[in-house]
Amino acid sequence: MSRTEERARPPTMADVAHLAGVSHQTVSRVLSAHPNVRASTRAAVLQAIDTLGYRRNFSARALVTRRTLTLGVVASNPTLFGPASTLSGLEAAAREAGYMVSTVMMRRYTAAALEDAIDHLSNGGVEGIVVIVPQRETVTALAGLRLPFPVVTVEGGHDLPIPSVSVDQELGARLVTDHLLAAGHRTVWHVAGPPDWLEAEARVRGWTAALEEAGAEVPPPLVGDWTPLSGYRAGQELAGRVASGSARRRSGQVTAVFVANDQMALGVMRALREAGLSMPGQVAIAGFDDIPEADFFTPPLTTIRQDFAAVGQASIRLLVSRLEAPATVATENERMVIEPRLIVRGSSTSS
Amino acid sequence: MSRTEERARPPTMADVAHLAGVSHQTVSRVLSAHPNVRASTRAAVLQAIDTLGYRRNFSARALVTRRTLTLGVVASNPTLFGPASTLSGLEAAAREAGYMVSTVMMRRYTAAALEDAIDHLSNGGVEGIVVIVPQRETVTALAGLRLPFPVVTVEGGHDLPIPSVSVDQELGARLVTDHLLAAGHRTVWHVAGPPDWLEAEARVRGWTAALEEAGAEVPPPLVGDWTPLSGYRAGQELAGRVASGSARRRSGQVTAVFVANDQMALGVMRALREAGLSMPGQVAIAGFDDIPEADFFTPPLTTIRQDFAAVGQASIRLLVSRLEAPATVATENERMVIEPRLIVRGSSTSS
DNA sequence: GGTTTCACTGTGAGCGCTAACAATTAGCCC
DNA sequence: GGGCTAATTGTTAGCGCTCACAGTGAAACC
Repeated sequence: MSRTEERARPPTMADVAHLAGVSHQTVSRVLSAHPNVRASTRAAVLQAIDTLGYRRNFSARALVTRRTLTLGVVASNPTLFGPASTLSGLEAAAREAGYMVSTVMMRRYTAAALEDAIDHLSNGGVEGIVVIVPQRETVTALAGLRLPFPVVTVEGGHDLPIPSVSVDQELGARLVTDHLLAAGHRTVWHVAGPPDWLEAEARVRGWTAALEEAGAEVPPPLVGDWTPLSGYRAGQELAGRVASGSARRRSGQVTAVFVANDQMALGVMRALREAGLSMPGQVAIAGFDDIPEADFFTPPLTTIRQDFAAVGQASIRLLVSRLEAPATVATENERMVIEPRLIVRGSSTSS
Repeated sequence: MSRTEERARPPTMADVAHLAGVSHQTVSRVLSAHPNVRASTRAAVLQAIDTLGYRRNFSARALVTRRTLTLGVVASNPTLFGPASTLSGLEAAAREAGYMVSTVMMRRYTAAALEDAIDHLSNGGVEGIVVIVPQRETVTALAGLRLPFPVVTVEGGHDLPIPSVSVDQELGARLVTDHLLAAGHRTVWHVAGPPDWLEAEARVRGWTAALEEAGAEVPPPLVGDWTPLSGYRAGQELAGRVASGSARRRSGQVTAVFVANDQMALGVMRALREAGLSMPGQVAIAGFDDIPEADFFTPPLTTIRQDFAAVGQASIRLLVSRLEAPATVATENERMVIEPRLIVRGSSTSS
């Protein structure tokens, strides 16, 4: 390490070969675990690798093999429980399959931002991407792009000619709604997520369908933006519609609320409590997501649990199968649907 | 796209050059925004690029420039608010600086797992890494590694000869503790995070110091693992030590609790409520992190807010400065400390 | 013993790009 | 119009690796 020389170049395969007294190709064979290398040769090479601290050059390898073994992920706000969990599941599955994961987080959900994100990943040499941007605008923008690598969407709906993985949001909403109806409520109110989110929309659909099938009235849904604050505001609104004094359950009155995510449910609960209402006595509540906190709300929140690890695994499987399939095999546009699960807690049942 | 041919190879710079009637070098110049290219030539090249849908080959570029423009991040459980937010801040700052981010999430916090993670990133050609693994074991393991690229730690403490960024946890703990003491409490109890986490330890230190400086008794801290459940258990323990009946504040009795994170605080609050205790009337509570839910707990939680975006930015700045500094400039081991902020809410004040 | 067959190792080319330099053209001055 | 400079373009040589193929020697077979 002389003072004048540039940052020392890392050793190359040729350096290793020289030190071990073999050809660079033999070094390559050792590193690729090729069977036909004499044990003593292999040992010498490994020894040389060790003393030199040699590592294969990623770029050179990628150039000749045409594989970067890197997948891109376009994610959204990772402080929401769902996206964060999915991201984690994706990464685990990718690593398992031998791929790196490069992530881009979108802050605004516009078509332009999506293109920027994909462009950035594309410049980074990813072989394919998973897009978790479950807003209508970004999804349609994605459908309009012609990309030179495979794409898989998560929670992007199944209407697009793109392989997709999603949790059956509609089913989840039905499960909750049916659960509340079964508990004897005349109908179930709903605090929805932001209307441009497909998941929010699907939950509304499931809730509506469940009510209609049960012959229950469908009250107008309130709308939030996933945040506790928006839930709180919706809760104040709802509190005004709870039967006061007599427990007579008249039409138009709130006795049960399905909130589209747990964070908003927390806000709703707070507003109801401030209004002096008891839960589940006067109003039963249920959420969606099963965040770690949900079991410790007061009362513990009935909710829907989604298997995000499974979502991540499925997406990677879909993507990797496209990357590794021979070009001759036409891979159809698979759709994978993960079933959610109802978690019943004290917010919906008096027991 | 004939049926027999392999997956069509993407066009190369030579293809573009041929179509535009120039040399490949001119194409390169256009793409690198070199000034000395005639406008008409540039237009022709751009036209050819467009019709061919050409994109520069990442690997070939990286091979010759010796730059992958990719940073690695070793992160931990991203469903915790802090890590997720930091990751987000890192990614934003990296993109701003023109770098990709490859992420590896650790699931177990052992030295071996850390080495695996770093190895994986290293194989992916990262130019440097940010390690957010704030456990003692992983931090010491990291210190023992001799890596061929720059490393920056986040929340890894400042004892290591490694550039580091962290929030002043000790200060945060002092702020909370002082706040509670100022409210008239004789002393403040503590529910700590897992002992192998440096942050947990620093918060204990800050809490202890604040108490000692105020001449207050230092009660034995309870220990949790960041989860609401562990907080709940600690809360049950604490509930048994709250003065019952008379409000006399005797020594050894609990009137104020500083919980090392908001999730555990939620558990504590639930346990206290189940024990029929009022907050902040009988017991004042404060947390740490300021998760989005904290303002909607019952009562709203006094807590410490950390500027994770700033942490992310600082780490990237530190790392990138090392990558882009000429080798001759000796970059000292900088330490950056971000100051946290006390957020006072209803859980600690009766107003 | 000569041929055949392996197991093992080496040689050469080239992946697609950028950097350095060479070559050409155009612009400008007197 | 010659000669100079500056602008523009082309040529060549790798970056460090893997692939395809060509060797080499020793064991195996008749």
